[in-house]
Amino acid sequence: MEDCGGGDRGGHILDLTGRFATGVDSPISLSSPAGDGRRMVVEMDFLSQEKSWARSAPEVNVPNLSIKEEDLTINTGLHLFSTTEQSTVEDGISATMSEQNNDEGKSEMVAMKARMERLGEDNQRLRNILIQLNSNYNSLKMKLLAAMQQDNNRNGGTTAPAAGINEDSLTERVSHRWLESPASELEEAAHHDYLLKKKCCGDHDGKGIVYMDRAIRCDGRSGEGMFRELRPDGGGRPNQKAMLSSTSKSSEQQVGEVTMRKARVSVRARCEAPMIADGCQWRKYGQKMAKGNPFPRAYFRCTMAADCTARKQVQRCAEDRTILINTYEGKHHHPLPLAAMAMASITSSAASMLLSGSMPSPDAALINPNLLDCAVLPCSSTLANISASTSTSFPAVTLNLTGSPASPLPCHKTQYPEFQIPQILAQSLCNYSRFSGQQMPVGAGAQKLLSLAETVRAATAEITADPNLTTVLAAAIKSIIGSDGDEGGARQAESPVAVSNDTELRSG
DNA sequence: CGCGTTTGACCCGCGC
DNA sequence: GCGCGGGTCAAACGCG
Repeated sequence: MEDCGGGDRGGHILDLTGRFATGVDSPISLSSPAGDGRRMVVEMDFLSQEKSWARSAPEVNVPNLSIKEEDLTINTGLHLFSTTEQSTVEDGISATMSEQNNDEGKSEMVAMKARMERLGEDNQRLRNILIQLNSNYNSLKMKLLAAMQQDNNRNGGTTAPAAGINEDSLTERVSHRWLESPASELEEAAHHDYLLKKKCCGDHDGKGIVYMDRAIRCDGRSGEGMFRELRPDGGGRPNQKAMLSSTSKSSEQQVGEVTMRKARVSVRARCEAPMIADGCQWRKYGQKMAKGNPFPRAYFRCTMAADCTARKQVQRCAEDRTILINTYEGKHHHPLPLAAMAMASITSSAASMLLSGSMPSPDAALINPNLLDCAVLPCSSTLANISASTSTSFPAVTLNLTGSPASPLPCHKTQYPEFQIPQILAQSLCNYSRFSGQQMPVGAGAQKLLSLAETVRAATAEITADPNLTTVLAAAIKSIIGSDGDEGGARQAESPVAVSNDTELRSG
């Protein structure tokens, strides 16, 4: 680890070397090698394959991606005051005050001036560091994007229109591409989204978002009996009922699935296309004309896992053909791609809330309209509203994404194109995750990186406008480390960096 | 040829 | 018991 001169003066070093110092389950760690708290090292590890947070993601295959150590290494060389040093300074001032009354003002002025100069230097270093950090962040992001495009070109992949690419989506995609394997769920989700877009709107061979060209594995009809035997309405054929006893699932699981299948969550969205790309892989198994609706109702089941009980019905609204009603039922028994996680989480939470009598559980809170306003759906109540219904034979809840608060009709155009819905939800889920600190069941490493990247970016932006650099940096580091709940966070919270310099800068 | 979709038939629950 | 509507199956079909 490079030491750029801060250590000799007992200062704290912010060192982003890309290695772990301790075994904490985080890409960031704190250490104090000297054991006296005078030197503090913060390390971020984005690339280590050995740590548990990254171990869940298989090896990343990003060709021609040369990440230099400098990209990940920032040595601040800060001379931030430790408790010891601060007390020394204060003691010195105190001593000066007591023994030289005549020169009191002069000495104090000299000492203060020296401190101010040192703090000014530190401020300048911090500015440079943050500029460098931001630059490295952007550089790495672009390198990854370039590598992804090369990889995609080599695999004969296709690209989507540039219109859909933006800072957030790029960050999200790059981060996940980084942490997940080539066979990652994200790629499959992206591919699935692409296939759906292709199917719904024709081929988009323009330039922009990279879609991985990978065949989707489908499990066909395996596990069909499971669906049938678990039907809550008692439906199913006799020969399939016989399979009920042979299932290896516990009775508790079966009861849970039955209740989950009972609850239905409808999502109304304005979509001209035949289907909304919600990130999951669905296979159509039937279509019927429903009474009172000139449009057929299509039945889909999830094919991402053999034993997945998730199903959905897709039907156009009779009164407004531009509104697509997706009714979700059942529960996914497999890891979900990010694009599907938001929708699945919302529908699952809605079902849970419905079945539990809308008790305020953490899950149920996910679809609380107030929460939707502030976190889940960034565009707030103008985009989504929720209503529950017991008028049908199944308990049902409707999530209205059509932009019309008073469902159902007439509806005006929402500001979001139909295909952005999963992306909006996915991003929103990230926002929600950040707000609540809730850990996602899959892709936790990606979530951490996303959170970290966002925190760094936010801190950089904030610092640019805020002269109180140390305070903001300390807060940012504290929030990053504290989010993992390890002892490093507690140590950082009590760190002299956060205490002494904060005080000093305010007084200065 | 494999895979996904289509579509007629079948099963079941419910209301009359 | 009968008819209706919802949900599902599975053979047939189409596509790459």
